[in-house]
Amino acid sequence: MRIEVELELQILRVLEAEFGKIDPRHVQLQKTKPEFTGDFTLVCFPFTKLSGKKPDETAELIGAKLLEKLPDLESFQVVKGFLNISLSTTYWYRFLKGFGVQQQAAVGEKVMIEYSSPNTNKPLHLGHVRNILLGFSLSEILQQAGREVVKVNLVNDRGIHICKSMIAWQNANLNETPVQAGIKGDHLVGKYYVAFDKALQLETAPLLERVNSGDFSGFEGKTLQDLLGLTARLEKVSEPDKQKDIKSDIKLLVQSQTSLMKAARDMLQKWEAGDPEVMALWRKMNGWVYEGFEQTYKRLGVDFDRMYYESETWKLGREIVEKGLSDGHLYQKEDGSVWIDLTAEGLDHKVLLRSDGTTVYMTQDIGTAVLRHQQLKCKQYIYVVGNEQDYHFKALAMILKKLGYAWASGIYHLSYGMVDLPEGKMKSREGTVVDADDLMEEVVEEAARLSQELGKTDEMSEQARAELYETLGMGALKFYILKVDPRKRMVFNPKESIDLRGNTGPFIQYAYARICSLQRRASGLISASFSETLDYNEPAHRSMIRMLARFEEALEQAAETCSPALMANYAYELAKEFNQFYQTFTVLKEQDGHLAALRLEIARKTAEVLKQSMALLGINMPERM
RNA sequence: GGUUCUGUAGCUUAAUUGGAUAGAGCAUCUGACUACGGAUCAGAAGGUUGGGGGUUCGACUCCCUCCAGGACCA
Repeated sequence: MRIEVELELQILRVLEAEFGKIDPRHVQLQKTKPEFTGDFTLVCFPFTKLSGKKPDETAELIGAKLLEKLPDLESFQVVKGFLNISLSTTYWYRFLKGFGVQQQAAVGEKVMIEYSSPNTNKPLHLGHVRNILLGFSLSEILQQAGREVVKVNLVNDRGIHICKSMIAWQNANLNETPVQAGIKGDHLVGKYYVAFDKALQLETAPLLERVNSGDFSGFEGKTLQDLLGLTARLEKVSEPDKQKDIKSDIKLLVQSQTSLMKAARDMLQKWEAGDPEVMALWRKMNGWVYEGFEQTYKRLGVDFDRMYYESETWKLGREIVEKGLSDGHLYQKEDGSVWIDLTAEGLDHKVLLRSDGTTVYMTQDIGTAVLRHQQLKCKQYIYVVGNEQDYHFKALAMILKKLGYAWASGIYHLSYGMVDLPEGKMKSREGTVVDADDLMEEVVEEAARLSQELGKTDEMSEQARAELYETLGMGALKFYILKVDPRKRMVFNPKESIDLRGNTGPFIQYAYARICSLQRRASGLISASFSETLDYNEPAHRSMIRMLARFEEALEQAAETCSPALMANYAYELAKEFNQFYQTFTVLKEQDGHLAALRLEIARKTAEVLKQSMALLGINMPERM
């Protein structure tokens, strides 16, 4: 158990003996600010009512009682209403001696984490990178905190977007494969997706021009009616924003009537009908994409326990919705579409099946969720998905509950903020999307360049150097992304992301490498062991030991709040404090052998904790750099 | 129009979930290698925590309101 928690319990007991029943939440122990002496601080304001005394006197009273009852407590000081307590030298000696990183006892909780969740029509980009790093890191953290974790990927492998790539590939008529083209599979498919879009714009432009000049020939039926309606509205509206909206509606409508879009829709229908030729092409192109993704995942250092594919779950979703309809949880409109009423829960009505019987995203997600629960029986289902889908996940959980699935209360949407560039949002239209593979390559190249400038790695073998640059570049990138609170939108500055100094991955890696170096030198030199009688009251030494003690706290909080950022911040603080310590005190030249042994031990444990903390972020540590 | 998230130094961010004088990094300026790795350390400067009101011993944190930006739902 964390030492604070243990102490809180002990203090609670003492206080209850004194004052009678008290609210455990009032016993708040925090670490003492560095400008005061003490290890922990008890905030005494909540007890002034019970004691009937002023804050200072209350703190004195409590301090005296604690000193009397708790053997580990050595002294206390009162500053205003704050009681700063110091634990004994023996206590800290015992702590350091017994301290080590170990996986926490299993709490018997199974947790699923879904992350990555890509579409198969495009390669992964910077946004996915944040998603993937968060998901993987959170998995590691929860596992370390004693949960059984199932890492899951849900691949969106069906739908109109994949058909677009397929159509463009067919139309090009080159029979191009990744091997022939010398391009990663996911990039090749992405290339055709872009080609489709280009061709679509080309086909749309003249049509749109005709429509804008009032020529509606070639359109008929409902489309024609809608077009006329929109055009009429456009003339009435004067606000630029609304005009823009209407114009984009018109464009979409015109686009939907192009031969290319018709071809894509035809292909989707054939796919749903299981047409062998279409299925074969679909399998082939998706296969390329998976090979490409696999490489990207591998370089990112992440993996999955289980893959889910929407092509395998969407039908189940439809069955569940149909059953929900016959059970009376859902209702059907005249046009045949199926809806759920969520107005009682503060949302509105959601469509679950379109009038033509096709499914929507929500339907598929219902199917996937139910299937997973059948297979995994988790207590918690964490979806790592961007905050643009907040509404979607709120609705998903509600719908599942309405359909009678009690386990849906275990659904948790880890809603992370979008990644922006210094110039603004990433936009595929404007070609500002940062590709994941390119990004990793650049970051590693930059790490190599900076390392070579420093010239410290000249002695290493070529292979060792390549590995090192990979470790440093990826470490910089991952840390840069993970140190930010997941919920917040973040700005990704490519230049800063590969910084080696300050609050960065390489800063921590450097601290670790130096300790490794110290240990290599110390072996054989320092043979004494540190003892109980040393000066543990020296503030810097004690502060380092306390810092190590905070590892568990950081881990627990990171797990509870699903925030790897807390782990990253802790690792940085630990490294920073160690650097200060290491600059001030010598180890190898220390005359007192026992003291040298103590410092060496602090260094060793620091390295252990740093390595583990960074591992929880998916970051490797180099022994030399 | 409705719902929701965000706003902290020039920039990127932290604050033990309501606690002490809001803490770091980058950039800027000044210092430290005849000590274990200078990818480091010490120091300076930089803040009305978007504005206003409220709740209380105490507010970056909770409530109300306005401003700005993002997202989603029609």
